[in-house]
Amino acid sequence: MSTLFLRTLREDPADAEVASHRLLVRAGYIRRAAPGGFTWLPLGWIVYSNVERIVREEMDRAGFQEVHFPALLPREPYELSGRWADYGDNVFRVKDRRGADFLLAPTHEEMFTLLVKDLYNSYKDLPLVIYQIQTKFRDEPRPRAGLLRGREFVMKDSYSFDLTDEGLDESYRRHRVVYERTFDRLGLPYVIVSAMSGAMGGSASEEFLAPLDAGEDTYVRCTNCDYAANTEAVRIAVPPPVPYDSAPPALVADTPDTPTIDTLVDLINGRDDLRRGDREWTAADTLKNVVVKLRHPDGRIEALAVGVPGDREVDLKRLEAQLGPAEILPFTEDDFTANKHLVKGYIGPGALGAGKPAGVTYLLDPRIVDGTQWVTGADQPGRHVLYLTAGRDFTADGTVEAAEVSDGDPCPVCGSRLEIARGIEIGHIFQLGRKYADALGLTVLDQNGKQQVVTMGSYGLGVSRAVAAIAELNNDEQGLIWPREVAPADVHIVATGKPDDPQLPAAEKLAGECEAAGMRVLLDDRVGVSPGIKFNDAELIGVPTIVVVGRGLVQGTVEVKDRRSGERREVALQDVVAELGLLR
RNA sequence: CGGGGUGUAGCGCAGCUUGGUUAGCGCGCCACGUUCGGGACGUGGAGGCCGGGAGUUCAAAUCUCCCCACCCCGACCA
Repeated sequence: MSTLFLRTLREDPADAEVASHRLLVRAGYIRRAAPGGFTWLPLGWIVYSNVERIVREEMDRAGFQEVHFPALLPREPYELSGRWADYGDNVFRVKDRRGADFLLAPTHEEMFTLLVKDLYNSYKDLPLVIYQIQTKFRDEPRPRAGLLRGREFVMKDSYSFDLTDEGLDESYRRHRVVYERTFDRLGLPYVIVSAMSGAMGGSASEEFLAPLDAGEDTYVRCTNCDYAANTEAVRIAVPPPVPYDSAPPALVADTPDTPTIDTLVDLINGRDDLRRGDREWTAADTLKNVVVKLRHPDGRIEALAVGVPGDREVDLKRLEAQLGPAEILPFTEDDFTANKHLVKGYIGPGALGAGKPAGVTYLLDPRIVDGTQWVTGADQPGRHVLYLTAGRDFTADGTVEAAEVSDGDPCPVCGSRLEIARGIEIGHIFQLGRKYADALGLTVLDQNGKQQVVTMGSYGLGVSRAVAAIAELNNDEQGLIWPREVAPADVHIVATGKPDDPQLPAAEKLAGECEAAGMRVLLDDRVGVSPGIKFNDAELIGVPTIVVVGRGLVQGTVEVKDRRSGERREVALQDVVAELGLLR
């Protein structure tokens, strides 16, 4: 360490909020170099390289083949796939000296597709998986949290090419297994969440999330079974239909001055003629109908009403995730004027169910099963209707899972409580299907000599982000605590004592022996630095095992400290190398 | 993109309200001496376009405007 390019900081950097950012800067692993861009210092680069190596080893072990593309790419392929426009401001665009358009690749689907098209044209060549580990560029509106969300980051992206849907399933499944193994080796806990609802009927997509509060993704997980899903993709537990033979008839009532659900509930509970016998009305008994506009990719615009229980908001992200690729636009005052049958604030199924005017689609939350009774708008200002019964008094065009998910909702698999948690996406596996192959004309000849469009999968793993996630999940008050496989060294040897004391030469000798035994050693051989500084730096840097060659040396012992548990033992000098070897 | 906050030495900060000698403190850094198991001490030093630009003024770190960057909340987005 006397010659290592390193400066640790005594205090936290002021601009770092999350633990990984704070500690990686403080311990001398990274330095900010640009908005959303970081320089790796020697210790950081070793850790990064370890993570990259593990990712590469696991990919290679699965038989996937590594290639490497430029990051600076021409416009044309992205024009063909439609993403030159789709990516919008999120992509860095540059021009060459002749004014030709280039981009700094945010991801490489197009290039991989074209590469395979360039070289392969027979079904015999498939299946194929190729990957690269490459710097990606995304012009994030707000880079934050250090390495967790940068504008320049390293991603391992692989792509599978198969002739059949079954082949794609297999390639997808293999990636899933490889990712599990990779994250296990990295010492990175993860949950696998489904990233898209089945409602689109389309491809499988799952995210690997590292569960950390600093993360930006919200997901739900079951407190009992292993169900987990992105909030956009949560399927809710659907209650069984309720018989309604003896249900009270629908009752229309004047409900003045009830601008909110709460005021409505208070009013009907306070009126003898409206109060319910068995229990009070609650917000969950009301049916809220929210109207939006849908813009389809072909430009067609459609009005859509969504009915959800009144104790929940409509989650527009969830709605959009299920109706994609259609886009959701707000329903404006002008739209209400144009649709007189929709009375703002009092929209009820009467205006939306059977016999409604054409042009408005009505979708219900799946909780609204036949036989359930609701308080909802009567399609007239100042009036609501009670006991309106699903299946008897109104129907809809279908169901949609658009209601916000709440902590404590029942699990769709086992019925236990769901809890909402935060995480950061460290991997994403995705069955692309034939979108890119179609757009870019990637076909092969099948057994019958017919052209077949290839089906693809894409699989991303954030390498630089994984470093941050590992740091985020492995630290304490003192500093970082690296999992052994990614640590910058196996053992951190600290020499204490005065410059002429025997500790330093003994520590150097021990370091040499450890290296000879195949260990990676970080030796603190700085002279004139007080022991306290060395101990604190060792804990900050976070090598899993710390060996102090100090005052015990006269008795022939050194102190071996486990960074994670804090446990320390005196070990005879001649036994140290063997003991350390066992730890690895 | 909206709201709030912050930019002064490598790091952490004071000074700005009320403009006025040479811009300060702690840590870190350099030299010498002492010290040496939990962030030691003394003496002497080096290090600043006070985020950038434009303006107001006899005079700007300080006042005004514009821009840039960073942090937080929201919106947006893999």
